[in-house]
Amino acid sequence: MDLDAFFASVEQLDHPEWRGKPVIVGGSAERRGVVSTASYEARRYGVHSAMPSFQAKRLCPQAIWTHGHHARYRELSDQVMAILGDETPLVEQVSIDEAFFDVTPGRFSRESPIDICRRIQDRVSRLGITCSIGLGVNKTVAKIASERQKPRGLTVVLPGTEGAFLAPLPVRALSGIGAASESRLSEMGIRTLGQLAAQDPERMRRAFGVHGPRMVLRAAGREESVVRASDEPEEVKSVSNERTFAHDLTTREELEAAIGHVSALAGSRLRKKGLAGTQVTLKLKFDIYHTHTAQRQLDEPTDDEHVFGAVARELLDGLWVEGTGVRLVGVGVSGFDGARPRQMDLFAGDDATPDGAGATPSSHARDLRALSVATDDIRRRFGSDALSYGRDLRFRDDTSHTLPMDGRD
DNA sequence: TCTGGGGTCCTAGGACCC
DNA sequence: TCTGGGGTCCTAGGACCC
Repeated sequence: MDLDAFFASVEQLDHPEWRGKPVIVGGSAERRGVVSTASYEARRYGVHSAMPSFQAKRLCPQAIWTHGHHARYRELSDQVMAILGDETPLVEQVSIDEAFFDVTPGRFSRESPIDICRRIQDRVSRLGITCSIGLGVNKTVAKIASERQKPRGLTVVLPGTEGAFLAPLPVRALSGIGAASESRLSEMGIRTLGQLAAQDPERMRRAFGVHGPRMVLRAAGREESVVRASDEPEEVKSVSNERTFAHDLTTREELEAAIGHVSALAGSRLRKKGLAGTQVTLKLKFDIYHTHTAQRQLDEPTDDEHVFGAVARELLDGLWVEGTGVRLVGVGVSGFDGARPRQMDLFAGDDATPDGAGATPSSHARDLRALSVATDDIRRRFGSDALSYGRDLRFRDDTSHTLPMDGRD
């Protein structure tokens, strides 16, 4: 099941005056943004997801533009997932607007899968949004089927007809095949899933690694997939924040401020999730095609931006030469395995170990940790942009964007 | 005026260990 | 006499997804 133009549909649900009009959810053209979702009315002008906003604006200047309301999307998504869970016990949510569910005849119910899907669509429609559903013997077939007829489509691929259904479709229809694989396959003369299905798996393994043989099997509709119940959320492997600036940053001062800013966002999220990691990554994007990263391993896990932000600043020297323009700055923390968030020992003496490498944090480090926790609370109550370090305001970007929106902002 | 942000997974080379 | 093989960890980059 896939929700149709989800973010844009929610905006039209919440703003009746926007219904029937082109609506675009995404970043603004002036701030180097891209389209997140376009309503069907906007798609008629050629606007689609991931399109640069300046281009979308050119194609459809009259579109209504919004940055979106993620909490509201989450709320509706939860209601949709609750409907699925009510209809069948085995539901695997894969994103905010997509889920697999198992309605194998006779497994959980004697009812026809088609009837169950029709009822799901009715119930979702009553929330004020619509969904499309694909029915098939495995996830690959079902997902591709769900995209064939939109909006509010129900596409059924009967067992035994998978090969014929998939064969004429472009290889790009298979999730996992993106622009790069598509062009490499094209060089090999492979353009359709039918052609891909006919390949020698070993040849494909040499060309595409472990994905190769799997691709052939999936293209033939013969993959065996399992719908995994998503009761316990997948274990998080990394937490990062990044920001693209309306104008490139060029000075060390600006870059260090930007690192401080994204580090604080990441630190806040780490503490909220109860995670502390041992690996710090700094990411710089110089232009659309050139991104570089540098990582460093820490001696002990941290969730404090004062610790990993300082490391990120040190990593700057390996990536950046004075004067080069930087369009994006990102900081991430990973390496959570086995690492519990370090409990601060509030009673340890300051002189137990020298500052820096020791197991006992210095009083300064503890003060900074306390500061982080206090700012978390303020951001939680007043929003993530409510508070910043003066030091971090030095980049020329205007961080306090004005959203042309309603009360929820 | 000229392509986001949050992730996951895979590959590959080098250091290092036994 | 003159340099193996298997494994792990670290680092960097890239493809891909929504």
